Amino acid sequence: MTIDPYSHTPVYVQLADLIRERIESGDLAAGAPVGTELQLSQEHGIGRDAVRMAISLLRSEGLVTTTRPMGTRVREVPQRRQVELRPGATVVARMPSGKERRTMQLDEGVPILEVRNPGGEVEVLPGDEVELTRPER
Amino acid sequence: MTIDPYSHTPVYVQLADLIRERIESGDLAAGAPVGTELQLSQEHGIGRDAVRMAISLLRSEGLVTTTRPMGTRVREVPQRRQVELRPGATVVARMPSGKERRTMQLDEGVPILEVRNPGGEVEVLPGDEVELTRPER
DNA sequence: ATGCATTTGTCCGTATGTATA
DNA sequence: GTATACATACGGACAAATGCA
Repeated sequence: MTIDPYSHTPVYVQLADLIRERIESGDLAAGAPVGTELQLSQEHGIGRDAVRMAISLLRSEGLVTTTRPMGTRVREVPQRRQVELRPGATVVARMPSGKERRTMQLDEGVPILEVRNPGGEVEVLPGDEVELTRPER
Repeated sequence: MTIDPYSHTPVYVQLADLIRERIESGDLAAGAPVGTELQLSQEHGIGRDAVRMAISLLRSEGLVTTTRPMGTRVREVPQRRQVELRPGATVVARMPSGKERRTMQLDEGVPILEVRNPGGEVEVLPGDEVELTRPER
């Protein structure tokens, strides 16, 4: 698979698709480096901006994290703990605001679960750490 | 409020914060343009890179959408419909893959709710359109 | 139906700062 | 301490997509 600069899909989306596929297929395991910006730029014959936007997109999907100076690696997804949904509760999923992300120390690309319990109490849960359950009975 | 290039918080984060506040306060209503890259660049005396990064950040939070050549507008959030969680079901929230996002026609920054019903059937729901409920009884 | 104007997409160059192996 | 690699930020240039006259 190679990147087609003449395609109607943006180059950075194509690169993100390539890397995402390698991650989801297991070719790139958790913790594995996806390559430096320079490497990716040269390997695929595309510009710096495109590489950075591709990486940024994957970060926003929660697939990779970038640290200095180790570069970008496949993100290790934490174990999910089970959270039981109480009767009468409602849940919405959304992305955190910038402030929320910083105060909750969430990686980019991690959604939030907002659980509204009867009585009005609201729980805000990191979406990558929990699995909601409605028990059998 | 104005942008301080000497602050320790990056210029693009400051701009994103400014725009986010205008959206959340209702100053910028759904569908309203947030301004072109050039406008924002000139108004705040910052580079186009910083503007693009700010917009990109807001996109990843699901607050705005960008199309060419209409620019970036405040995203219209759909009405949420209620979805009842069946007994024995479990739910996880995650970001969609690029392919999922495109086939489900989701905007950037919209999480997915993956409902696993007893029996193994899996439902994939757009996170901005549903509110999960566990009924009182 | 053709073309123009607008706006983002993409490329490139440069520079400084910062975290960490 | 040094080298590495990204983060931030500025600048310029051309390409491509789309709404509209």
